[in-house]
Amino acid sequence: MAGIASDMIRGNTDTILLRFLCEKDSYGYEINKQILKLTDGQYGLNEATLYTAFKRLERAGYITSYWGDENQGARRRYYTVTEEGRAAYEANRNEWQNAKHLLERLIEDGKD
Amino acid sequence: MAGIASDMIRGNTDTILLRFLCEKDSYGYEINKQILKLTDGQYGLNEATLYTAFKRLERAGYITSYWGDENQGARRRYYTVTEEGRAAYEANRNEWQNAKHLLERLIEDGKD
DNA sequence: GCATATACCTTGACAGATAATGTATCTTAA
DNA sequence: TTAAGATACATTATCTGTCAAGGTATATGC
Repeated sequence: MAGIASDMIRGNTDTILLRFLCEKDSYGYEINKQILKLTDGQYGLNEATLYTAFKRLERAGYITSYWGDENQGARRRYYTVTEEGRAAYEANRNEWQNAKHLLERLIEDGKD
Repeated sequence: MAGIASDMIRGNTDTILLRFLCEKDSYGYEINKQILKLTDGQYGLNEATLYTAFKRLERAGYITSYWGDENQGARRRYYTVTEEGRAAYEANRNEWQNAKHLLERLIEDGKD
């Protein structure tokens, strides 16, 4: 939800999704639960944000999707990362690390 | 300019400005030059973003402003951080550190 | 006279995030 | 049996921060 730092995570949504899809095919609801677990419940994607991001990634050619063949429970749309998606993840991860160093200098080095 | 990581820095603009104003009164152009210097020219604020942020901070009560009495050169609008602004900076710095740790888990720990 | 640097400001447009709302299925407990 | 809750996906209208593009004005160097 909104809560902590959601504005600071903006711009990294796509990278986060790609990271999970690089491990294995998955679907929205599951990825979001993994995010919540990894952050001890401190952060989760808003559903609108989540599905908007999937569309953006699919349009960009970074992922493809297919319907799972659930015989019970709600239907699931699974996503697969493409080669371009893997490359984008690597590039984004490097960009994040660079941005992190910049922000550490700009924000943290201001301490007395 | 746009360039690297500008989307990832979004949401931290106010914190960055407060950080510099916590050190001393300053004005837009100077702060931006300091940012460019600190980041080895990798990052600088777009002017529209810069002045929008100042307005936002002033409206929030985090800074106040006054015209410098330059007898040569272009006029400068100086900004002073308020007590609330200092408190906001501390809070934002903590929020940034928290967000940083979350993103490290969400993005970086995905490496093989 | 003209380019360049300093310094501030406004406008319109855009992209990502979000709240609100809707659909549908399955499980669990009263 | 029926209501509540979890699962799961999707759309809409709205908000906010950013940015490109344009503008004003002064001083310095060639």
